Amino acid sequence: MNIIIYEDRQNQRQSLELWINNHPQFSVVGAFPNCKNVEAEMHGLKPEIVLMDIDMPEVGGIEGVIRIKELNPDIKILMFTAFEDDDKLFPALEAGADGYLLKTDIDSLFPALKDVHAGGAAMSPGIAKKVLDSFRQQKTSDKKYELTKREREILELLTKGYTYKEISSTCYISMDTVSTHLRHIYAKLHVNCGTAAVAKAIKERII
Amino acid sequence: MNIIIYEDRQNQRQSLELWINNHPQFSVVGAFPNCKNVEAEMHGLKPEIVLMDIDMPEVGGIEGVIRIKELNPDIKILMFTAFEDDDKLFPALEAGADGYLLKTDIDSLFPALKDVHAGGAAMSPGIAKKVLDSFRQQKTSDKKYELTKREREILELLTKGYTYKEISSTCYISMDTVSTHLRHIYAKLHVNCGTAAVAKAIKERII
DNA sequence: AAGAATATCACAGAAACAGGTGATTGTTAG
DNA sequence: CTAACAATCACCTGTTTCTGTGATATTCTT
Repeated sequence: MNIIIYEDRQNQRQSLELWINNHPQFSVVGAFPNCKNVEAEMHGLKPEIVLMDIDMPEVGGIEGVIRIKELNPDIKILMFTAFEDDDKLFPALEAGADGYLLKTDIDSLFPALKDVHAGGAAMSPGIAKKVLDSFRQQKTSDKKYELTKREREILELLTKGYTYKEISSTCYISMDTVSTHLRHIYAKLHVNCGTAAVAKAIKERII
Repeated sequence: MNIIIYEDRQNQRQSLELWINNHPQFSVVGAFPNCKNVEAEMHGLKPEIVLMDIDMPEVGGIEGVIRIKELNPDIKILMFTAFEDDDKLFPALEAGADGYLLKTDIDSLFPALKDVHAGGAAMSPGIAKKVLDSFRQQKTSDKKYELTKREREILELLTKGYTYKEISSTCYISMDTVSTHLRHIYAKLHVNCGTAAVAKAIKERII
Protein backbone atom coordinates (compact mmCIF):
# COMPACT_ATOMS: atom_id res chain seq x y z
CA MET A 1 0.00 0.00 0.00
CA ASN A 2 1.58 3.23 -1.14
CA ILE A 3 1.37 6.20 1.16
CA ILE A 4 2.27 9.86 0.93
CA ILE A 5 2.79 11.92 4.06
CA TYR A 6 2.13 15.65 4.41
CA GLU A 7 3.53 17.02 7.62
CA ASP A 8 5.41 20.25 8.07
CA ARG A 9 7.62 19.33 11.00
CA GLN A 10 10.63 17.57 9.60
CA ASN A 11 11.42 15.28 12.48
CA GLN A 12 7.83 14.10 12.80
CA ARG A 13 7.67 13.56 9.08
CA GLN A 14 10.83 11.51 9.02
CA SER A 15 10.07 9.38 12.06
CA LEU A 16 6.58 8.72 10.74
CA GLU A 17 8.05 7.67 7.43
CA LEU A 18 10.54 5.36 9.07
CA TRP A 19 7.95 3.85 11.32
CA ILE A 20 5.48 3.20 8.54
CA ASN A 21 8.11 1.79 6.24
CA ASN A 22 8.95 -0.67 8.97
CA HIS A 23 5.54 -2.22 8.54
CA PRO A 24 5.61 -4.92 5.84
CA GLN A 25 2.25 -3.89 4.40
CA PHE A 26 2.90 -0.18 3.91
CA SER A 27 5.34 1.82 1.90
CA VAL A 28 5.90 5.57 2.03
CA VAL A 29 6.45 6.80 -1.50
CA GLY A 30 6.73 10.47 -0.64
CA ALA A 31 6.75 12.90 2.27
CA PHE A 32 6.32 16.65 1.97
CA PRO A 33 6.08 19.65 4.30
CA ASN A 34 2.99 21.17 2.63
CA CYS A 35 0.41 20.77 -0.12
CA LYS A 36 1.80 23.28 -2.58
CA ASN A 37 2.36 20.65 -5.27
CA VAL A 38 -0.22 18.01 -4.46
CA GLU A 39 -1.40 17.73 -8.05
CA ALA A 40 2.06 16.91 -9.39
CA GLU A 41 2.82 14.65 -6.45
CA MET A 42 -0.38 12.65 -6.91
CA HIS A 43 0.30 12.25 -10.60
CA GLY A 44 3.91 11.32 -10.15
CA LEU A 45 3.74 9.03 -7.14
CA LYS A 46 0.24 7.55 -7.44
CA PRO A 47 -0.39 6.85 -3.76
CA GLU A 48 -3.38 4.90 -2.53
CA ILE A 49 -3.50 6.69 0.79
CA VAL A 50 -2.48 10.14 1.91
CA LEU A 51 -1.68 10.88 5.52
CA MET A 52 -2.48 14.53 6.01
CA ASP A 53 -1.55 17.03 8.67
CA ILE A 54 -3.65 20.20 8.82
CA ASP A 55 -1.62 23.14 9.95
CA MET A 56 1.08 23.59 7.33
CA PRO A 57 2.71 26.68 5.85
CA GLU A 58 1.71 27.97 2.41
CA VAL A 59 -0.92 25.40 1.46
CA GLY A 60 -2.57 23.62 4.39
CA GLY A 61 -4.14 20.22 4.74
CA ILE A 62 -7.77 21.14 4.19
CA GLU A 63 -6.98 22.84 0.92
CA GLY A 64 -4.89 19.77 0.15
CA VAL A 65 -7.88 17.46 0.68
CA ILE A 66 -9.99 19.58 -1.64
CA ARG A 67 -7.40 19.51 -4.38
CA ILE A 68 -6.70 15.80 -4.11
CA LYS A 69 -10.34 14.78 -4.04
CA GLU A 70 -11.04 16.95 -7.04
CA LEU A 71 -8.20 15.31 -8.88
CA ASN A 72 -9.02 11.75 -7.91
CA PRO A 73 -11.66 10.88 -5.32
CA ASP A 74 -10.34 7.33 -5.10
CA ILE A 75 -7.22 8.41 -3.28
CA LYS A 76 -8.04 7.90 0.39
CA ILE A 77 -7.09 10.64 2.79
CA LEU A 78 -6.58 10.09 6.47
CA MET A 79 -6.25 13.26 8.48
CA PHE A 80 -3.57 12.84 11.12
CA THR A 81 -3.32 15.88 13.29
CA ALA A 82 -3.32 17.27 16.79
CA PHE A 83 -6.36 19.46 16.16
CA GLU A 84 -9.55 18.42 17.81
CA ASP A 85 -11.54 21.61 17.40
CA ASP A 86 -14.56 21.91 15.17
CA ASP A 87 -12.98 24.66 13.10
CA LYS A 88 -10.62 22.17 11.54
CA LEU A 89 -12.55 18.96 11.92
CA PHE A 90 -15.73 19.74 10.02
CA PRO A 91 -14.11 21.58 7.13
CA ALA A 92 -11.76 18.64 6.69
CA LEU A 93 -14.59 16.13 6.65
CA GLU A 94 -16.66 18.30 4.36
CA ALA A 95 -13.71 18.56 2.03
CA GLY A 96 -13.85 14.81 1.70
CA ALA A 97 -11.41 13.28 4.18
CA ASP A 98 -11.94 9.56 4.71
CA GLY A 99 -10.84 9.57 8.28
CA TYR A 100 -9.65 11.77 11.09
CA LEU A 101 -7.12 10.43 13.54
CA LEU A 102 -5.63 12.37 16.41
CA LYS A 103 -1.90 12.13 16.81
CA THR A 104 -2.43 10.92 20.35
CA ASP A 105 -4.12 7.90 18.81
CA ILE A 106 -1.05 6.80 16.95
CA ASP A 107 -1.61 3.22 18.11
CA SER A 108 -4.60 3.12 15.82
CA LEU A 109 -2.72 4.35 12.78
CA PHE A 110 -2.19 1.00 11.06
CA PRO A 111 -5.72 -0.26 11.65
CA ALA A 112 -7.00 3.08 10.45
CA LEU A 113 -4.93 2.90 7.29
CA LYS A 114 -6.31 -0.55 6.61
CA ASP A 115 -9.85 0.61 7.28
CA VAL A 116 -9.75 3.54 4.88
CA HIS A 117 -8.00 1.44 2.28
CA ALA A 118 -10.85 -1.07 2.52
CA GLY A 119 -13.32 1.72 1.80
CA GLY A 120 -14.35 2.41 5.36
CA ALA A 121 -13.79 5.46 7.50
CA ALA A 122 -11.61 5.78 10.57
CA MET A 123 -12.04 8.22 13.37
CA SER A 124 -10.69 8.68 16.86
CA PRO A 125 -13.48 8.04 19.37
CA GLY A 126 -13.67 11.69 20.43
CA ILE A 127 -13.91 12.76 16.83
CA ALA A 128 -16.61 10.23 16.09
CA LYS A 129 -18.52 11.61 19.05
CA LYS A 130 -18.40 15.13 17.64
CA VAL A 131 -19.57 13.90 14.27
CA LEU A 132 -22.47 12.02 15.79
CA ASP A 133 -23.42 14.99 17.92
CA SER A 134 -23.44 17.32 14.97
CA PHE A 135 -25.43 14.72 13.10
CA ARG A 136 -28.03 14.71 15.84
CA GLN A 137 -27.96 18.38 16.72
CA GLN A 138 -30.54 18.82 14.01
CA LYS A 139 -33.11 16.74 15.84
CA THR A 140 -33.32 18.46 19.18
CA SER A 141 -36.27 20.38 20.46
CA ASP A 142 -39.77 19.26 20.00
CA LYS A 143 -42.39 20.66 22.26
CA LYS A 144 -40.32 23.43 23.75
CA TYR A 145 -42.40 26.24 22.36
CA GLU A 146 -45.79 24.69 23.00
CA LEU A 147 -47.45 25.75 19.80
CA THR A 148 -51.03 24.64 19.41
CA LYS A 149 -52.01 22.30 16.63
CA ARG A 150 -53.50 25.13 14.62
CA GLU A 151 -50.43 27.27 15.12
CA ARG A 152 -48.14 24.52 13.91
CA GLU A 153 -50.37 24.04 10.92
CA ILE A 154 -50.17 27.70 9.99
CA LEU A 155 -46.47 27.90 10.66
CA GLU A 156 -45.96 24.97 8.34
CA LEU A 157 -47.86 26.70 5.57
CA LEU A 158 -45.76 29.78 6.15
CA THR A 159 -42.59 27.76 5.68
CA LYS A 160 -43.95 26.70 2.33
CA GLY A 161 -43.95 30.30 1.25
CA TYR A 162 -47.70 30.78 1.49
CA THR A 163 -48.92 34.34 1.91
CA TYR A 164 -51.47 35.24 4.57
CA LYS A 165 -54.11 35.18 1.88
CA GLU A 166 -53.18 31.71 0.72
CA ILE A 167 -53.07 30.42 4.26
CA SER A 168 -56.46 31.90 4.98
CA SER A 169 -58.08 30.21 2.02
CA THR A 170 -56.28 26.94 2.68
CA CYS A 171 -57.53 26.86 6.25
CA TYR A 172 -60.90 28.43 5.54
CA ILE A 173 -60.33 31.26 7.97
CA SER A 174 -59.97 35.01 7.52
CA MET A 175 -56.69 36.78 6.95
CA ASP A 176 -57.10 38.50 10.26
CA THR A 177 -57.22 35.18 11.99
CA VAL A 178 -54.09 34.11 10.20
CA SER A 179 -52.53 37.31 11.35
CA THR A 180 -53.56 36.68 14.93
CA HIS A 181 -52.21 33.16 14.92
CA LEU A 182 -48.91 34.30 13.47
CA ARG A 183 -48.70 37.00 16.10
CA HIS A 184 -49.00 34.35 18.77
CA ILE A 185 -46.48 32.15 17.01
CA TYR A 186 -43.94 34.98 16.80
CA ALA A 187 -44.38 35.68 20.48
CA LYS A 188 -43.88 32.03 21.41
CA LEU A 189 -40.79 31.69 19.24
CA HIS A 190 -39.42 35.05 20.37
CA VAL A 191 -39.08 36.38 16.85
CA ASN A 192 -40.68 39.32 15.12
CA CYS A 193 -41.05 38.37 11.51
CA GLY A 194 -41.93 35.49 9.29
CA THR A 195 -38.48 34.75 7.95
CA ALA A 196 -37.00 34.39 11.42
CA ALA A 197 -39.90 32.20 12.46
CA VAL A 198 -39.41 29.95 9.46
CA ALA A 199 -35.69 29.76 10.09
CA LYS A 200 -36.22 28.80 13.70
CA ALA A 201 -38.99 26.37 12.89
CA ILE A 202 -36.89 24.46 10.42
CA LYS A 203 -33.63 24.56 12.33
CA GLU A 204 -35.28 23.32 15.49
CA ARG A 205 -37.47 20.85 13.66
CA ILE A 206 -40.65 22.31 15.03
CA ILE A 207 -42.47 21.68 11.85
CA MET B 1 -17.99 -1.45 34.22
CA ASN B 2 -21.56 -2.69 34.40
CA ILE B 3 -23.22 -3.76 31.20
CA ILE B 4 -26.72 -4.81 30.18
CA ILE B 5 -27.27 -6.82 27.03
CA TYR B 6 -30.39 -6.72 24.89
CA GLU B 7 -30.42 -9.50 22.35
CA ASP B 8 -33.33 -11.66 21.39
CA ARG B 9 -31.50 -14.82 20.40
CA GLN B 10 -30.88 -16.76 23.55
CA ASN B 11 -27.67 -18.52 22.59
CA GLN B 12 -26.08 -15.31 21.32
CA ARG B 13 -27.16 -13.51 24.43
CA GLN B 14 -25.68 -16.11 26.71
CA SER B 15 -22.41 -16.56 24.91
CA LEU B 16 -21.97 -12.79 24.74
CA GLU B 17 -22.61 -12.60 28.46
CA LEU B 18 -20.11 -15.33 29.20
CA TRP B 19 -17.51 -13.83 26.96
CA ILE B 20 -17.84 -10.34 28.39
CA ASN B 21 -17.85 -11.59 31.97
CA ASN B 22 -14.58 -13.29 31.21
CA HIS B 23 -12.97 -9.90 30.77
CA PRO B 24 -11.73 -8.53 34.08
CA GLN B 25 -12.89 -5.01 33.34
CA PHE B 26 -16.49 -5.71 32.43
CA SER B 27 -19.41 -7.24 34.22
CA VAL B 28 -22.79 -8.13 32.72
CA VAL B 29 -25.46 -7.20 35.23
CA GLY B 30 -28.41 -8.15 33.09
CA ALA B 31 -29.36 -9.66 29.74
CA PHE B 32 -32.80 -9.50 28.19
CA PRO B 33 -34.48 -10.58 24.96
CA ASN B 34 -36.21 -7.24 24.30
CA CYS B 35 -36.74 -3.70 25.56
CA LYS B 36 -40.20 -4.12 27.03
CA ASN B 37 -39.05 -3.21 30.52
CA VAL B 38 -36.04 -0.98 29.92
CA GLU B 39 -37.18 1.64 32.40
CA ALA B 40 -37.40 -0.80 35.29
CA GLU B 41 -34.21 -2.54 34.25
CA MET B 42 -32.25 0.71 34.09
CA HIS B 43 -33.52 1.74 37.50
CA GLY B 44 -32.92 -1.62 39.11
CA LEU B 45 -29.56 -2.55 37.60
CA LYS B 46 -27.96 0.85 36.99
CA PRO B 47 -25.70 -0.09 34.09
CA GLU B 48 -23.10 2.23 32.66
CA ILE B 49 -23.28 0.74 29.20
CA VAL B 50 -26.00 -0.98 27.25
CA LEU B 51 -25.20 -3.34 24.42
CA MET B 52 -28.18 -3.17 22.11
CA ASP B 53 -29.40 -5.39 19.33
CA ILE B 54 -31.94 -3.87 16.96
CA ASP B 55 -34.34 -6.44 15.67
CA MET B 56 -36.15 -7.80 18.71
CA PRO B 57 -39.76 -8.91 19.26
CA GLU B 58 -42.28 -6.62 20.99
CA VAL B 59 -40.06 -3.62 21.73
CA GLY B 60 -37.04 -3.24 19.45
CA GLY B 61 -33.65 -1.68 19.98
CA ILE B 62 -34.32 1.72 18.47
CA GLU B 63 -37.34 2.27 20.67
CA GLY B 64 -35.14 1.03 23.51
CA VAL B 65 -32.52 3.68 22.79
CA ILE B 66 -35.16 6.40 22.81
CA ARG B 67 -36.54 5.27 26.14
CA ILE B 68 -33.18 4.86 27.82
CA LYS B 69 -31.82 8.20 26.64
CA GLU B 70 -34.97 9.93 27.80
CA LEU B 71 -34.59 8.32 31.19
CA ASN B 72 -30.89 8.98 31.60
CA PRO B 73 -28.71 10.30 28.78
CA ASP B 74 -25.58 9.35 30.68
CA ILE B 75 -26.12 5.66 30.08
CA LYS B 76 -24.02 4.86 27.05
CA ILE B 77 -25.55 2.71 24.37
CA LEU B 78 -23.53 0.71 21.90
CA MET B 79 -25.57 -0.76 19.08
CA PHE B 80 -24.37 -4.26 18.32
CA THR B 81 -26.17 -5.69 15.39
CA ALA B 82 -25.92 -7.36 12.03
CA PHE B 83 -27.81 -4.58 10.26
CA GLU B 84 -25.81 -2.35 8.05
CA ASP B 85 -28.65 -0.68 6.17
CA ASP B 86 -29.52 2.96 6.51
CA ASP B 87 -33.06 2.18 7.63
CA LYS B 88 -31.77 0.98 10.96
CA LEU B 89 -28.51 2.85 11.22
CA PHE B 90 -29.66 6.44 11.04
CA PRO B 91 -32.74 6.09 13.23
CA ALA B 92 -30.55 4.44 15.85
CA LEU B 93 -28.01 7.24 15.76
CA GLU B 94 -30.70 9.89 15.77
CA ALA B 95 -32.26 8.22 18.76
CA GLY B 96 -29.00 8.84 20.57
CA ALA B 97 -26.85 5.73 20.29
CA ASP B 98 -23.22 6.33 21.25
CA GLY B 99 -21.82 3.81 18.86
CA TYR B 100 -22.73 1.29 16.20
CA LEU B 101 -20.77 -1.90 15.92
CA LEU B 102 -21.44 -4.65 13.45
CA LYS B 103 -21.48 -8.17 14.83
CA THR B 104 -18.82 -9.09 12.31
CA ASP B 105 -16.57 -6.63 14.13
CA ILE B 106 -16.73 -8.49 17.40
CA ASP B 107 -12.96 -8.14 17.76
CA SER B 108 -13.51 -4.46 18.34
CA LEU B 109 -16.12 -4.95 21.03
CA PHE B 110 -13.93 -4.37 24.07
CA PRO B 111 -12.12 -1.34 22.65
CA ALA B 112 -15.50 0.02 21.59
CA LEU B 113 -16.94 -0.45 25.06
CA LYS B 114 -13.97 1.39 26.52
CA ASP B 115 -14.32 4.18 23.97
CA VAL B 116 -17.99 4.84 24.65
CA HIS B 117 -17.42 4.59 28.36
CA ALA B 118 -14.75 7.27 28.03
CA GLY B 119 -17.27 9.55 26.35
CA GLY B 120 -16.26 8.89 22.78
CA ALA B 121 -18.13 7.16 20.00
CA ALA B 122 -17.36 3.85 18.37
CA MET B 123 -18.29 2.78 14.90
CA SER B 124 -17.36 0.03 12.51
CA PRO B 125 -15.38 1.48 9.61
CA GLY B 126 -18.18 0.85 7.12
CA ILE B 127 -20.68 2.52 9.41
CA ALA B 128 -18.41 5.50 9.94
CA LYS B 129 -18.18 5.81 6.17
CA LYS B 130 -21.95 5.96 5.82
CA VAL B 131 -22.17 8.57 8.54
CA LEU B 132 -19.49 10.71 6.93
CA ASP B 133 -21.15 10.37 3.55
CA SER B 134 -24.53 11.42 4.88
CA PHE B 135 -22.81 14.21 6.71
CA ARG B 136 -21.34 15.48 3.50
CA GLN B 137 -24.34 14.83 1.31
CA GLN B 138 -26.17 17.59 3.12
CA LYS B 139 -23.64 20.13 2.08
CA THR B 140 -23.76 19.24 -1.58
CA SER B 141 -26.35 21.43 -3.19
CA ASP B 142 -24.00 24.28 -2.51
CA LYS B 143 -23.55 25.14 -6.14
CA LYS B 144 -26.85 23.92 -7.50
CA TYR B 145 -28.40 27.33 -7.50
CA GLU B 146 -25.17 29.14 -8.21
CA LEU B 147 -25.60 31.93 -5.76
CA THR B 148 -22.73 34.35 -5.63
CA LYS B 149 -20.79 34.91 -2.45
CA ARG B 150 -22.60 38.15 -1.76
CA GLU B 151 -25.96 36.58 -2.38
CA ARG B 152 -25.26 33.77 0.05
CA GLU B 153 -24.15 36.33 2.59
CA ILE B 154 -27.37 38.28 2.27
CA LEU B 155 -29.50 35.16 2.26
CA GLU B 156 -27.84 34.11 5.45
CA LEU B 157 -28.66 37.39 7.11
CA LEU B 158 -32.23 37.04 5.92
CA THR B 159 -32.46 33.65 7.62
CA LYS B 160 -31.44 35.34 10.82
CA GLY B 161 -34.54 37.48 10.63
CA TYR B 162 -32.77 40.66 9.58
CA THR B 163 -34.87 43.25 7.78
CA TYR B 164 -33.68 44.87 4.58
CA LYS B 165 -32.62 47.87 6.61
CA GLU B 166 -30.57 45.77 8.99
CA ILE B 167 -28.95 43.86 6.18
CA SER B 168 -28.10 47.07 4.40
CA SER B 169 -26.35 48.53 7.43
CA THR B 170 -24.63 45.24 8.23
CA CYS B 171 -23.22 44.99 4.73
CA TYR B 172 -22.67 48.72 4.26
CA ILE B 173 -24.83 48.84 1.16
CA SER B 174 -28.10 50.55 0.37
CA MET B 175 -31.51 49.01 0.89
CA ASP B 176 -32.05 49.08 -2.84
CA THR B 177 -29.01 46.93 -3.33
CA VAL B 178 -30.27 44.50 -0.75
CA SER B 179 -33.53 44.44 -2.61
CA THR B 180 -31.78 43.78 -5.90
CA HIS B 181 -29.74 40.96 -4.46
CA LEU B 182 -32.79 39.34 -2.93
CA ARG B 183 -34.62 39.63 -6.20
CA HIS B 184 -31.83 37.71 -7.87
CA ILE B 185 -31.80 35.18 -5.07
CA TYR B 186 -35.55 34.59 -5.36
CA ALA B 187 -35.20 34.10 -9.07
CA LYS B 188 -32.38 31.60 -8.64
CA LEU B 189 -34.21 29.65 -5.96
CA HIS B 190 -37.49 29.82 -7.88
CA VAL B 191 -39.38 31.36 -5.01
CA ASN B 192 -41.16 34.66 -4.66
CA CYS B 193 -40.85 35.69 -1.07
CA GLY B 194 -38.43 35.73 1.79
CA THR B 195 -40.01 33.03 3.88
CA ALA B 196 -39.94 30.51 1.05
CA ALA B 197 -36.35 31.44 0.28
CA VAL B 198 -35.35 30.91 3.89
CA ALA B 199 -37.16 27.61 4.04
CA LYS B 200 -35.45 26.39 0.91
CA ALA B 201 -32.07 27.70 1.97
CA ILE B 202 -32.14 25.87 5.26
CA LYS B 203 -33.71 22.68 4.00
CA GLU B 204 -31.21 22.36 1.19
CA ARG B 205 -28.32 23.46 3.33
CA ILE B 206 -27.45 26.32 1.05
CA ILE B 207 -26.52 28.55 3.92
C1' DA C 1 -69.44 27.60 37.73
C1' DA C 2 -65.37 30.14 37.01
C1' DG C 3 -61.14 30.47 34.69
C1' DA C 4 -57.85 29.28 31.13
C1' DA C 5 -56.80 28.14 26.67
C1' DT C 6 -58.04 27.97 21.84
C1' DA C 7 -59.84 29.61 17.70
C1' DT C 8 -62.13 32.88 15.44
C1' DC C 9 -63.02 37.74 13.47
C1' DA C 10 -62.44 43.08 12.75
C1' DC C 11 -60.21 47.71 11.98
C1' DA C 12 -56.38 50.48 11.10
C1' DG C 13 -51.86 52.63 10.59
C1' DA C 14 -46.99 52.07 9.97
C1' DA C 15 -43.38 49.50 8.30
C1' DA C 16 -41.54 46.26 5.23
C1' DC C 17 -41.43 43.83 1.06
C1' DA C 18 -41.82 42.40 -4.06
C1' DG C 19 -41.23 43.52 -8.65
C1' DG C 20 -40.44 46.53 -12.62
C1' DT C 21 -37.11 49.52 -15.09
C1' DG C 22 -32.79 51.35 -15.70
C1' DA C 23 -27.85 52.53 -14.86
C1' DT C 24 -22.72 52.47 -13.41
C1' DT C 25 -18.51 50.24 -12.17
C1' DG C 26 -15.25 46.61 -11.86
C1' DT C 27 -13.62 41.92 -12.92
C1' DT C 28 -13.28 37.84 -15.53
C1' DA C 29 -13.19 34.75 -19.40
C1' DG C 30 -13.25 33.93 -24.23
C1' DC D 1 -11.30 43.85 -26.82
C1' DT D 2 -15.75 42.61 -25.82
C1' DA D 3 -19.24 40.17 -23.59
C1' DA D 4 -20.83 38.33 -19.46
C1' DC D 5 -21.19 38.60 -14.75
C1' DA D 6 -20.98 40.64 -10.14
C1' DA D 7 -22.06 44.27 -7.21
C1' DT D 8 -23.73 48.53 -6.54
C1' DC D 9 -27.43 52.31 -6.50
C1' DA D 10 -32.00 54.76 -7.62
C1' DC D 11 -37.00 55.46 -8.18
C1' DC D 12 -41.56 53.94 -7.98
C1' DT D 13 -45.91 51.47 -7.05
C1' DG D 14 -48.80 48.36 -5.18
C1' DT D 15 -49.04 44.61 -1.92
C1' DT D 16 -47.99 42.29 2.19
C1' DT D 17 -46.84 42.02 6.70
C1' DC D 18 -46.53 43.56 11.56
C1' DT D 19 -48.58 45.39 15.54
C1' DG D 20 -52.01 47.28 18.66
C1' DT D 21 -56.50 47.01 20.47
C1' DG D 22 -60.49 44.91 20.79
C1' DA D 23 -64.30 41.16 20.74
C1' DT D 24 -66.93 36.53 20.69
C1' DA D 25 -67.70 31.52 20.93
C1' DT D 26 -66.14 26.93 22.30
C1' DT D 27 -63.83 23.67 24.85
C1' DC D 28 -61.30 21.96 28.66
C1' DT D 29 -59.85 22.11 33.41
C1' DT D 30 -60.37 22.80 38.12
